[in-house]
Amino acid sequence: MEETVEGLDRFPHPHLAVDIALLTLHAGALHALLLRRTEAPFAGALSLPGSFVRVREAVDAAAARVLAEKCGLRDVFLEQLFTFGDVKRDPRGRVVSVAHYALVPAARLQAVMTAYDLQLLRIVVPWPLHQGGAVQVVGEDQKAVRLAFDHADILGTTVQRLRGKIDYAPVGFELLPPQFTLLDLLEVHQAVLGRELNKDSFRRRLLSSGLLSATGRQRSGVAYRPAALFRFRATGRGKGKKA
Amino acid sequence: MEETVEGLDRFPHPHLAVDIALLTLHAGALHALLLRRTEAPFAGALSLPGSFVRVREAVDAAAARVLAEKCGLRDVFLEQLFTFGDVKRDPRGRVVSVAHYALVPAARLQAVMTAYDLQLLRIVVPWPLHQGGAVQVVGEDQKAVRLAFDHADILGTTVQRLRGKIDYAPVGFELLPPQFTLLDLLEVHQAVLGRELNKDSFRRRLLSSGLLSATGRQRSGVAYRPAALFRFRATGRGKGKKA
DNA sequence: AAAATAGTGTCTATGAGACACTATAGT
DNA sequence: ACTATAGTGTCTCATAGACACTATTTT
Repeated sequence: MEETVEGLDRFPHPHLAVDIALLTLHAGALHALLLRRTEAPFAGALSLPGSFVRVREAVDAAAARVLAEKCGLRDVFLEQLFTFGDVKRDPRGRVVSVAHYALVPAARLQAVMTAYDLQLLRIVVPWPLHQGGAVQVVGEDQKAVRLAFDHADILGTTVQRLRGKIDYAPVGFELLPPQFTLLDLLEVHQAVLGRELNKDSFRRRLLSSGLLSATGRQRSGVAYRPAALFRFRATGRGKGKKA
Repeated sequence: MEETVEGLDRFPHPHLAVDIALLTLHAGALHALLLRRTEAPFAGALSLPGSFVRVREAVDAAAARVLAEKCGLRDVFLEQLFTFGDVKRDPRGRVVSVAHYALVPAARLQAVMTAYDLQLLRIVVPWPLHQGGAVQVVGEDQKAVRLAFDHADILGTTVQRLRGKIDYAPVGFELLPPQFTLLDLLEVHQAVLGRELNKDSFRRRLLSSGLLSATGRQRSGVAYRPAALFRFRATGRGKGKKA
């Protein structure tokens, strides 16, 4: 880095953006939050919410700003994912994107979906457990929808990251409301991992993990024995910062 | 991303750099490859090799170029680590850095150390197993050395990533010569994890992992029973690409 | 009482740690 | 023969899967 920034400012350098892969759990399946593009390129296609990074703005602050401005969401789980830096990923020119991923319980999205003109589409993961690659995104008619830019890759990397992380980091809770049953949490893990899990050992593992605290309350309104409601036990760590 | 890149080019936007945290194993301990800075800021301090990303150059290509140009190293394990995007991380102005990490066996460095004026300093990890944070870098006198920019954080994130990855991904081999004994590999794992490992279960785990292939040869010149030499079994995956 | 899921107790298989014991090079 | 490490066999302990059995709510 011999060059001074001052000297470089007059020469072209890559643009820097953030894109947000926001996932939620809906009807037992992972869904992604998408926006309909109105301008070229990819006009009319669906894309992840994103923005350029401002000169006096930290990269993670830019990611939080996108969620607030374009989706009306604050204080959600948000973490850096991967930086996508291919030369031709944006047909407009050289744009490097620092992708982030966010996790939100579906209930929190209800309020902002129409106000911010957001779309929620189901994710189909066409590769085995820890492999990686692009995902498919399907509409209500179950037909695959094409996303703008490399956003299907970004969503794929998000799922891959989640799959690698959910077994040892408390991220499953971010997709659930504050109180949930063990079966709710099991279904989150199954949706993320894309496979069935053993109920018994899941119960034992979570109960002995120290991550749950019993609320003493029960799920009501079910026509069978109600399950106990748990809460995620705050461990005093910050939120949305580096793992 | 309503704005067009063409329209934005006339306005200031962040600069984009890559920095490389290259680790190796020397005398049973992790060491980092560092350069002595000759210009402000941090003139005289040690820093990671880095460079700005060119407009027609992919980010991972920039990282490979830095290793080739500044260290004379090609075809080494190189992976994206994390993007450091704080506003004030570079006193010259706004520079976001896509940090990468590289792993190289110490033998490969011998040839380039003096030709490229490189320094190899030992890393001290002051935090427990999976926590994270900055590391210390100590010189021959065992005194801590101050690094330029946020490079101590980048090295810390590298160790954290390695610790999280070495148990399930074949990265330990990247720090060893092509042929090695099980004890060599054990020492790599111990240096990365910063704790002693059980020899017996390590042996069983690695032998049954399918990652090793026996060479039939033995380590020679030792005053006791010689250990069998193994080779890393290529699994057909690419190298240095995304996990 | 019937239905359906919640939750408990126990058996088994697997893998890690511990440790005793045998093997093999150099001196 | 002695020494130091390589490598094997076996016992124990912790954890996941499997499954039988009991508990609790609504209809």
